[in-house]
Order: sequence, then C-alpha cells, then structure tokens
Amino acid sequence: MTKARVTVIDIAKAANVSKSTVSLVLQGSSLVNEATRAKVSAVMRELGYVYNRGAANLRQAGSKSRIIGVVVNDLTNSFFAELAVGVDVVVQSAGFVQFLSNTGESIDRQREVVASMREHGISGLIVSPARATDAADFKPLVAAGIPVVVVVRNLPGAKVSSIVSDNRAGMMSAVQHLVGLGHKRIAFLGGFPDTAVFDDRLAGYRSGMEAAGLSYDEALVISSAPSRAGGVEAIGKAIAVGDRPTAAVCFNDAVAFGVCDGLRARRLEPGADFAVVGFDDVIEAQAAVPALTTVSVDPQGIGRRGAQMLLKQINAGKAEAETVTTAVRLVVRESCGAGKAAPARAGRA
Amino acid sequence: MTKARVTVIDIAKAANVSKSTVSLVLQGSSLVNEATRAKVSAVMRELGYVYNRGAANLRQAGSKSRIIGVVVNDLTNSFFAELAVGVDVVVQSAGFVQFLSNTGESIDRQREVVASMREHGISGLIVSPARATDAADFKPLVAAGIPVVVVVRNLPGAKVSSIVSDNRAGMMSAVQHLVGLGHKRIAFLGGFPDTAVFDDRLAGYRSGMEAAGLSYDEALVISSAPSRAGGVEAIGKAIAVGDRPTAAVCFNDAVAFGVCDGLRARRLEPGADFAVVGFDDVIEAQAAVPALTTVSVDPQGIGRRGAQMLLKQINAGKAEAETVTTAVRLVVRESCGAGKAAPARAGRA
DNA sequence: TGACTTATTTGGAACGTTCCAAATAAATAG
DNA sequence: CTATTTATTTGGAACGTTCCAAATAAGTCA
Repeated sequence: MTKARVTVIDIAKAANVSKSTVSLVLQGSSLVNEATRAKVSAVMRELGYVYNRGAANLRQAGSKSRIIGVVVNDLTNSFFAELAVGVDVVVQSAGFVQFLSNTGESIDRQREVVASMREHGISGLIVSPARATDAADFKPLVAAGIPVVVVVRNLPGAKVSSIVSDNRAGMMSAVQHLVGLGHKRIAFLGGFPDTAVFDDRLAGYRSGMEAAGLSYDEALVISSAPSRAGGVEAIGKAIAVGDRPTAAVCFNDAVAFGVCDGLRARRLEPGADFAVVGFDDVIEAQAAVPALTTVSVDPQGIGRRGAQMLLKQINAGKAEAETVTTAVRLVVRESCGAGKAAPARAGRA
Repeated sequence: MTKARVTVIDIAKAANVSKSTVSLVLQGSSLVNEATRAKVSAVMRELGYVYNRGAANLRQAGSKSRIIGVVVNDLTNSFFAELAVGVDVVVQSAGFVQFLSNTGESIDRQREVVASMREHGISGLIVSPARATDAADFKPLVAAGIPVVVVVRNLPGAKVSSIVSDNRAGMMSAVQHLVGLGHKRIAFLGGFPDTAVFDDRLAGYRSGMEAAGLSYDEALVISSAPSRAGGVEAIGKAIAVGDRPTAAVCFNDAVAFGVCDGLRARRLEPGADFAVVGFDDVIEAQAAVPALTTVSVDPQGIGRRGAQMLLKQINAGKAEAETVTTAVRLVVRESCGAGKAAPARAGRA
C-alpha cells in the first residue's frame, strides 16, 4: 500500500475517465468539462497523487523541466548568499526550483556540478564563474539551447548573457570621495590581477585618480588574495612604501576588513588615521566598527535580475546574449573618516 | 544538427552494439567486454552524449534520482549559509545534487517548495523547518519512503530524524562562565518562546543558574524577536528592571549584537560595563568589536552530519528515525569581560 | 430527420532509459 | 565432436507522462 506510486492511470480508473483526460486537467486545459475536472481533481487529492515531472519532462522534449541551476563560488560569503536568495525569490515565484552548488573557486568542481545539473535537465543556468574559468566551458550548454547567465564576474569571449555591477564607476566614485576629503596618496589594495573584475575596478581607480589630477603610482597598487588575510598583507606592504598613502580603496569588503585589522595592529585607527573604503557592502559592513564606507552593489538585486533575465530567455526559447551592468552607489560610513563628525561630501549616497 | 538530443540509441548505432550494451557501459557494469566498453565510451565522447537522468529515473522506480532537497529559513543568515555549504560538500562528493530553497520563515512557501521538490523526485530532504511548522507536514514524505532529516530545530512528534545542537548544555556553560566571572544577576534575552529551541536554551539557562545556587528570576527572562532589533529591545527592558542585571546570555548572536548596540546607546560599554554572551558563533562574532563571547555550534558540521545521515538512510532504503544532538563549545572572546586582560576561567573552549 | 458544428473525450504512440529473459559466441570438458 | 559452462550481447517490455489524430456526445440548422 505504501509501495506503489499513484499514477495518472490510477486516477483515470478511479474517476472513470481516460489517462488523456487526467493529463488535460493536470495541464489546466480549457478543453475539459468543468464537472469532470472537479471530479478528477477530487480523486487526485483523495489518492494523494503527486505529479511526476520527470516523466512529463521526458515526453515534452524541450527544456520545460522548470529547473534552473545556480552555481556560486562561495556561499559562506554573504555576498553570494544574498545573490542566491535574490535568484531564489524570482525562481520560486515562477514555479521553478533551483539546484544550487558551491564551487569554492574550484574549476573542477564547477565542471562537475554543471555536468551533473545538465544530466538532470536544467532549463537554464546562472553562474558566477570560478576564477580562471575558460570562456569556452559553457559552449556546449548554449549549443544545446540552454540559456546561461553569467553574474558578478564576466567571461569575455563567451557568448552568454552577463550581468555585472558597474565596477569602474563604483571605484571611481570611491576615489573621488577620498579626494574630496583631502587625500592625495590613495592606494588600491587587494584582489587577484588575473580577473576581469580586478581590471575593471583598477581602471575605475585609475580614472578617479586621473580625473582628480593625481598621478597614478604603480607602487600604490598592491594585489593580494581577495580575503581578510589578503587585506592585512596588502596594508603591510602599503605602509612600507616610501611616500606612504593616507587612504586606500580596497578590492572588496573582505580586504577592507583585513586592512582595518592590519592598521590596528600597527596602532593606527582606521577612519581616524587612515581612510579605507571597501567594495560590495556585505551585511557586516554596516555593523563593523568602524562601520565600513563601501560601494554598495545589491547582490540580491543582481540575483533577481539575473534570474529574470534567464527566465525570459527560457520562455523566449532563444537566448539573445545580452549584457547589463547594474548601478552601484557609494555608502559613506565611518571608515573613511568622513564619519558623523564631518559629512562633508557624501558621495552620491 | 543542434536540434536532436543524442540518445543511447544513437550511440548504439554508431558503435555497432545494442542499446542494452550502451546502457551497461553507462552503469559501469563488469559484464561488458573491455574492448566494447572502450569503443562505446569513445563514441559517447565523440557525439557529445549527455546522460538523461530523468529517463533513467523513470525506469528505476525507486528513489535513485540522486537529488536531495535542502530547505532553510534564511540563507542570508550566515548560520544557514554555512549549513548549506556543509550539506553541499558531502552531497556533492556523493555525486548527488541539491535543490536549495529559502522559506524566509514562511510556512506556505515551505509547503510549496517541498511539494515542488517532491514532484521533481528528490530522494531525500534536509530541512530546517520554518517556525510553527506542523509535525505532520512531513508525514506524506516519509510515508512515500523519502527520508527526511530535520536540522537545527527539532519537530517534536514527527517521526523523522533530526540533528540539533546541544542547546541546553551550551547555554548552561555560558551561564557558568559568567558566574565564574562573578556575575549574580544574569538575564536571558531574546528569542520567541514558542519554539523548541527557545525552550531548550532557556532550560539550560535555568539549570546553570540553579547549579550555581542563584535564583531563577522570571523578570530576567525577556523574549523578543531573535534579531538584532529584538536585542536592542530586550536590553532596554532588562536595564529597566529593579535589581538590574550585570550580564546576559542571549538567544543567539544576532540578539547579542543588538544588545551591544543597545548598551552603547546607553553609554555602557559591552564587555566592560555589562557582560554579554551570544549563541551560534556566526562568522561576524569574531570580527565584531568587542569580539563576541558565544557558544559555537559549527553549522557547517551540522550540515555535513545531516547530509551524511540522509545519504545513509537513502542508501539503506529504509529510514530509521534517529536523533543526534551535536556538541557545542563556549568560545570566550571579549564581550563577556573576560577578555585578554582576565582569561580567568575560559569555559571549556 | 439528417447533415453539420462544436464541445469533450480517448486510445495509442512516443520520450530515453533500465531491466529481464533469452540468445549468441567462445571456451572448456568429456 | 557434442555437451556444458562462461562470457558477452541483445531484443522487447516497462516506467509515467504528453501529444496527436480520431472518436464520441451534444447541439444547431434547414
């Protein structure tokens, strides 16, 4: 009794109709008479029928699985967690369900999970690619007609849609804010130089400096792992340069926190003795002491947006690769020294 | 050319064998000759074959879908994000893939996503139930032979496996630590009283107090939302009681952070003027100022453990409901006042 | 009433796999 | 050389849906 699955045929028998009719009501077809629909529905409820999407999906060839895949690099990073939630809300309310996997920046794992998801018949994929992902890696997917949306990091050369934040503009406004506070020696700290995101943010930094008439000094660009540990490492080097900087824009918030740690270890108070601004605006940024001035990128918004884009492509059947860059805004808190005391020029927050 | 799916039959034709043989190599059967296996594999690679798990799953009745569902209440809470990662790593390395959904404490959403996952044929479910989840809600699942593992919050009455942290012992050790620091008036702050977790933690608090020969004073138990905002609210009330407490154990870290905020708003320095200890040990706990003394529960460990338990049950075919409570440990940092200065009694950290 | 619509229902035949029983090929034994 | 294992391979027949063409029921019109 607890063994056999209840199938559409069981329903058909119990309701004195054909399997086809049952199928029709399952799909909410308008062809079926209201009375029969009611009866069939009743029987379904009574017998505890559960739809077998796998079987259905087998028949209707196309990508109607209503499953989308989501692949991120690091779920424990609240940035990606928020992103996943953003995806989840739109995916869920569209009646889809999501596979979610974590690659931990491992390109092998990424390959594996994507392959696995594909075997399971995802009808679309949202991915924040692991570092050093080959643009060709998603070729087979799109060739098979499975739309792919790349988020956060773009994949130059890949013919897929992508949605990234405006890294350039964001970093530029961070620099301008610091300039407005009177800083002239501003460092760029953290991040791996082999990524597109790094390039964009660095470009923003450079533009910001040049726009302010300040020289771009390579000695002030210090890359490191994009982590807290990387941050302390970077600030250590920064402080050692001859004409010591008085402020820094950081690759991301994790680096910025590390920079604060490193400053304190040297008896310098972030905000007061050295201005630091981050990038991402993770939730901790607000709660930290000092609260971190940072460029807010609304990861949840990116998630929502990416999901919408993906669903649109899934429904459209064909995927026009489109690229959107989302706006960012500087949110001024305490770590830049502008604090409550001197709300001098509050960026465009 | 980019239209038709490559099927097992195409492979069979191209390799001059029968579909059955191809199926055999797919399953890594030892029946098939090494030479043919090689040839078939080669052809598969060449034609870009992708396994259709849906079809396979249709045939092999049982729950061999290699999909498990994961449902959490709040992914943006790093506690749950870590938990999900823990699940992910074991699930992934077992060759499974996970549906992950967020309920945001909505019981309707929970119902929906679980139903959806079931339609998709999950072979098991890990769920941190939304508040006020009915124990009977998962009855149909287990009746259908789908193992369910409840994590973090237990569901008294439901005949499912569960894995929760030792809330009672954790809170007790927190209290004992404060007692050891000389506190006598210790409050219990935050949390909704209608949950099993609340009951357990409160019981631990009570035992701790009584074990120390201190009276249990109901006026010192102040519930609130288990959030930062709830924390500031709770500390407000706590400070207003006649014989004002000098320390507090909090329902969770979020509440503890709120309590710190509330203290500062009243010109009291957490750690120095009032001792506060949290519960969970979220990542921010370490980085906060003052660093939070808290009970560490290793959410990632719970995730891993829960996943292992689930996989075991899936493989076993039958699900013995088992309950495990995982050990917790107090990690002493600064917010309790024991700080660097006085490492007096460091709990069992 | 008979012919023609319109509304509803219905048997197969797919879909891509796995499983079973049975066929074939090769090897060994008598 | 036939009988018997042993090693491989192989045709269907499932699995639970959806789709199609076609059947039936019920009106409608002369």
